[in-house]
Amino acid sequence: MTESQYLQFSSVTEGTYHYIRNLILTGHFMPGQRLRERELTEMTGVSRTPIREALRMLEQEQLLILESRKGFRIPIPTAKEITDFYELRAELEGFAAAKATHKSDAARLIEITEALNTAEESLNNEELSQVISLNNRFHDLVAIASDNESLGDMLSKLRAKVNLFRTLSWSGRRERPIETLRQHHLIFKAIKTRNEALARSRAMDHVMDSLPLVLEGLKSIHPVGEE
Amino acid sequence: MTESQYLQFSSVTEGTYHYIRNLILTGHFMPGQRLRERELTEMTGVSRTPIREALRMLEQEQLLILESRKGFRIPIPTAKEITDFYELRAELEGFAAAKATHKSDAARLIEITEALNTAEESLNNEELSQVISLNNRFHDLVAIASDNESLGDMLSKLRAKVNLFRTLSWSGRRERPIETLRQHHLIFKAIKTRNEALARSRAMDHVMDSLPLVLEGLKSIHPVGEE
DNA sequence: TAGGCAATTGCGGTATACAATATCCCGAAT
DNA sequence: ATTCGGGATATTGTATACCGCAATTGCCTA
Repeated sequence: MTESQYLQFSSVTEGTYHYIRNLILTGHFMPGQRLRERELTEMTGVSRTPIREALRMLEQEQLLILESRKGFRIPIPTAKEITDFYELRAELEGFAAAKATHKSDAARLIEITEALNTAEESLNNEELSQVISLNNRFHDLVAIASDNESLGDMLSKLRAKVNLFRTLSWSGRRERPIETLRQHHLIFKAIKTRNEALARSRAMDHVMDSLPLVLEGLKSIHPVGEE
Repeated sequence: MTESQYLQFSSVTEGTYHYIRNLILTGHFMPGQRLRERELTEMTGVSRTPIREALRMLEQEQLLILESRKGFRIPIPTAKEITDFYELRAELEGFAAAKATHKSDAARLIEITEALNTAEESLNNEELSQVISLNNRFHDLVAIASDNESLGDMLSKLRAKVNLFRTLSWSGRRERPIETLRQHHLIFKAIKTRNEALARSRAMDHVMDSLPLVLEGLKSIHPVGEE
């Protein structure tokens, strides 16, 4: 990582936090793997102080766990944890969709429409990474449309962890973008027609739909030992 | 704070985190107030490094905000933020009650019954602080009964922030413990009779009930300047 | 040869020293 | 008298050095 990539952040700690966080979320580390402070200082070129502050932040976010006198490591999720997590996220995504049903104005609806249309185009052009990022953007926009910032923050963190599970278990495997996009359209239609109950249940089902695949992928995980 | 109080934690950083967190949650600091690292080192007797790590953790928990090169301070909540917060918490407490309807076994139900009975006794003996702590325990037990650890964690953090708002706005003012306890009984009855919809709606209403009082109290806040 | 004990080494935990930036106060000029 | 500017000071941000626990390895003994 070059110096220039840090400049967008107001401090070395912030930059280090995002740098390590990104490594975790992209599956660069394996479940159970230790993150040695020494290695991180060598990778980043910064001293241990900002590294440790960043690690503490990530621990609070539950993207890392700290075992006393043993340091930080990537958590190893169990099937139950993942299931609970998805149920929780489903509830909150459902809540966001329900609130968006009442709170979203015309401008916001247009914005979501455009995101969906662009995703459709990208799908036709087979630009898969584009599609995936626009699919994430759909959820973001719904959360924003729900007009509850705490909810938005919470969902973005939950999605980050969910993404971690996916990355860990699927490795390089792709989402089923066509089906996902179709479901997004259905959720949006319910929001647009101000059908709260339908928006909520479709959003919830949408989340729970991907759970079986993730649980299936979980079996293929081989946690690194490093006890 | 004496040395002995740190011993229950595995590191100075952990102890400092809980110490400062407790000060925040008990309303020891005013909204907008700066937490100078120097003062904290003098209060705790520990060096700046664990102080800063603890502050970073609290920032991640949104119990503090960090302005670049200006340090940490207690956030000043707006009425909208508080409202959004309560709505979010209501949704999650409702979810927890709904899940507890299915997941709670006999032992757990007995535990909750005992907590409610003890609270009742304390109320008759006019031990108010006891009642309040047992009221909090009720919510904890329901969250545990919901059998979703992520949900429990999230709710305990939300309740902490809500408590902060209450402390900030009411100062010393007491909860209406009688009415609270009555509502707890009603929620529990719905859980015990496995009436999911009723448990959910009663839990949600219970949370939203206290919002007007908090918003009223918010007007009396005088944020400290310290710009 | 196997098991246990001790010494060494590596790592995390803490404190301190140094650098950079913001804030505050006082004086001067308009 | 008020405002603007510059310097002093306080505070945050970062790096480094030190301390202590714990795990591992090797040696000694049974």
